[in-house]
Amino acid sequence: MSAELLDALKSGAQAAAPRLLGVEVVTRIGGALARGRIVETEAYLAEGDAASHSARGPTRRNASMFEAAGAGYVYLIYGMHLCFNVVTGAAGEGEAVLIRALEPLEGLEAMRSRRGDRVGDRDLCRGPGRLAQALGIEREDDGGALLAGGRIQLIDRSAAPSAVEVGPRIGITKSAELPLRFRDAAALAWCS
DNA sequence: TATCCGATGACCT
DNA sequence: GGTCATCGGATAG
Repeated sequence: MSAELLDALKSGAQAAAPRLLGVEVVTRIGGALARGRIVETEAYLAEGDAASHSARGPTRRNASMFEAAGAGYVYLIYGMHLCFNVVTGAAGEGEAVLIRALEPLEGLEAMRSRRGDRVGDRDLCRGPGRLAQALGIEREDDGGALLAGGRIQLIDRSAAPSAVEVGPRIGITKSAELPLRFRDAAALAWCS
């Protein structure tokens, strides 16, 4: 990722979450390339955010959320689905941005081979569990920097949305009122 | 040991 | 469009 994007990640999840809209996620996993443009994110903060996995301090599960900005945080939810996050803030702080939806751009056949032959384009990466599956992300992708040449990369193409919709986060009960969900207003069809 | 917490897909209507 | 079943991880008791 660019130095400018990394600086934005270091500045914290609340600023990084809208900044990540338009950034591309590329995976090279299992011999297949898959690429999509981020259209929906949620910020999870280190302070005052009861819904954040970091709210009660480090555990084995959330350890990578306390790594330096630019690391990947992958966790299992509902005992079945994986969620992909980009760590933000300072090392040891415990902030991250959950990537909730992508507009699929490349490798749609690989995505469909992972998601199911009958899944339409719109449902390939709409939702955090779906996009992790479509990109081939696995539990081994938890932790470590998202390095160029690695399994997962972020590519900043300066494709920032012209308008951003801000609202409450989805599927949480604690701190549910905070306006920390961000969507590309011109790409709502790809959002969850 | 029990209870809470959450995303998705299948099935139904 | 609504309801339901699914399960690992964390915390409380």
